[in-house]
Formats: sequence, structure tokens, C-alpha cells
Amino acid sequence: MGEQSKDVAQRILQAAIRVFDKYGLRKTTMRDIAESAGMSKSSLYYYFRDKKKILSSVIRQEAEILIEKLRTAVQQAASPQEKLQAYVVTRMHLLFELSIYYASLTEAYLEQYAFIEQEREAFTNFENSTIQEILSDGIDTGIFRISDVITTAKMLIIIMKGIELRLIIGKSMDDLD
Amino acid sequence: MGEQSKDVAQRILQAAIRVFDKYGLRKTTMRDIAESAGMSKSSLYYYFRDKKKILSSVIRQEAEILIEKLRTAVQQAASPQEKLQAYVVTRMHLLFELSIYYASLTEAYLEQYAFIEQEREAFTNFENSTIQEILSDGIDTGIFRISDVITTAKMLIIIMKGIELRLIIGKSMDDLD
DNA sequence: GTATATATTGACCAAATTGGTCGAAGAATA
DNA sequence: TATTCTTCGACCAATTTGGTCAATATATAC
Repeated sequence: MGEQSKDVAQRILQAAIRVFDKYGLRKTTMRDIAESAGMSKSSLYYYFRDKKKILSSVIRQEAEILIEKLRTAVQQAASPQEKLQAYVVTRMHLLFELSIYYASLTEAYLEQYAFIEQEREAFTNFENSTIQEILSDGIDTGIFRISDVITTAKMLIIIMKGIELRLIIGKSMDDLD
Repeated sequence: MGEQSKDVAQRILQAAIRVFDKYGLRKTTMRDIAESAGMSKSSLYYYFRDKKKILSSVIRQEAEILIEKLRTAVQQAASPQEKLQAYVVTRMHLLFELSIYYASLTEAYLEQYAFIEQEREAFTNFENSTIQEILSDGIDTGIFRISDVITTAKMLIIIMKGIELRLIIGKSMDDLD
């Protein structure tokens, strides 16, 4: 009943999240992760090619959680209005819980790490198509009246990112809902 | 109307607190502090002998704030009972606000840094004498009945440190009051 | 003005820490 | 037993670290 290979990889990712959370992405070393995972530093390289791979795996995983939860939130909402509202509110709240994914937004040094943008692309695509879907659904049922669905979806996303930015700068989110 | 020398030192300490807060004591470098203070790394050494000196200064400063606030809290309370209660409650709450002082309690790596214990001694002394004073005051006015004031004061402090430990381990403090 | 004391800095250094490699040695499996 | 999967310590080059120092600015004195 030993640990499977995937379990160990998962254990490493969880350990990485813990230390990323504690020290931030920039300050976290492979030794920190190894220590937190309870194994030697060398062993990390048996499961992940390098440090970048660990970071991108963590971000991908959090993005998947984000997508999953957003999907169910939208599904549970009934009308297109409610769907849209559920999407925006849920997204904002989750960004605070998914600490690493959020940190990857706020830590400036990641400008170097272009690969993170790649990982985030999956989420951006999901975001685009989901909002488009909600909007065109609302139009089909005669609830929304929007001539250009695609550009409106893009605008909504830009607005949400704008709010993100303000949150990063430091406002509280309580009054936002 | 330029900055006085003491102001610059203070500015450095404030910057140090910011980065200690962000990265933890262990992960903070002199470069971090310098950057946060908006000056070159070399300049830090004009005001502080070395990194240890900055750390101990920060801790001493926070301890002084702690002492000051505890003193007024006790003064404002009327009866010895209220004084004792004010002391304990205020102490617990302040430990969370004075982030660095608190971090110095929780970060394990400080075992190496014996000098921090020294800095903390000033506070320990204050704590001992203040509680002793409150207790013997209560006895003089016939409110407390304690045969051995000194050992009782020590016991109280041990109890508070025990609570500290539980807080560090992770309990919420809401129900504690 | 000039001389003097006060601040600030970039270039530099030895020492420590970093991400990463590799061969040896355990465990598990066949 | 032979073979594969997994873990690790020792090691390395590259970077980062705390700290120094001579060269400057910048303010103050005369």
C-alpha cells in the first residue's frame, strides 16, 4: 500500500504551495520545498524537471480548480443574469483563496517568467468562452441585448482585471459584491 | 528642513518591518531592506553596524511599544482585577499587531540568534514587575489573597506564554477573551 | 568663496546559498 | 537473483549574500 508516483508528485506540489504561501514565489527555494515535503532536494528532480516545472504545475493545478469551481457556480445559477453575476463574484472570491495563482498575478518579478503567462492561457481561454456563452445565451432568450458578444466578453474580462489590479493595490473587497 | 539622522534610521527600521512582514525574518536580505527604504545597501551600514543590529533594533522598538501600551492599559483600569484583566487581554491582542515581535517568537531559526533573547529580556523584566505590582496592590487593598506574589506572577506569565504557544500552533483568538 | 564634517553610493570581495547533476545505494517487483 | 523504480548525499558552477571601502555628493562652518 505504498505511495504511488503521482501521489508523491502531488505531495511535492502541496508542499510547494505551502512554502510559496509562506515566503512568496520569489523567495522560495528548492530546499524549502524539499524540506516541506519531507524529502531530499535531489528527489524533487525525479518528479519535476526543474524549478520552473514545479511552479507551472502549481499554477496549472490552481487554474484547474478555479475553472472547475467557476463551472459549477455558473451551472447552479438559473438565469443568464444570475450566471453572469455568479461568475464575476465567484471569480473574485476564489482569487483570494487560490493563493499561488493570485500571487502569480501580484508578484512583479514574474515578468521574467513568461511561461507563467502560458499556463494562464488555459484559464483565459476558458474565461473568454464561458462569458461569451453566458452572454449569447442571454441574448437567445431575449434577456440581454448586446450586438457584439465577443467584444463585450472581452470588455467584461478587462473590467474584472481592472478590479483585480485595485485589489492588488490594496483595497478591501467587502464592498465589492 | 532636511531629514535628521535619527529620521533616516527610523525610516530604515520601518522599511525593515515591512519586508520582515512580507518575507519573514529568515528570508529578508539587506538588499530587500535597502530597496524598501529607497536607498543603497551601503547606506544601511552607515546607520546600523550589521544586519543583527537592525533586527535587534526592530525588536527592541516593538517591545517598547508593547510596554508603553500595556502601561497605559493598566493605568486606565481601575481595580486590581480590572488591571490584571486589561494586562492579559491587551498583551494577547498586541502580540498580533506587533508583527515582527511576534514573528520573532514563532520563527524557529532564531534559535541561532541568542541576541534576540537579550532584547526580549527588557520586556520580560517589565512583565514580571508589572504583574507583581498589580498583584501586591490587590493584596494591599484586600482584594487578592495570595501568599506568594512573586511565584504567582511567574505562573501567570508562564500561562500567558502557554496561550501564546497555542496561538502560534494555529487556534483563533476570538474565544479567548 | 574654502575647508570640514556629514551622508550616500557603486564597485568590489569572500563566504554562503542557489539550482541542478550524478553515481551509488535502497526498495520494490519480477 | 536480476531488474526496475525511488531516494539520497556529495558535488559543482553560478548566483546571491552580508559586509567593506574609497570616492563622491551634500550640507555646515568659517
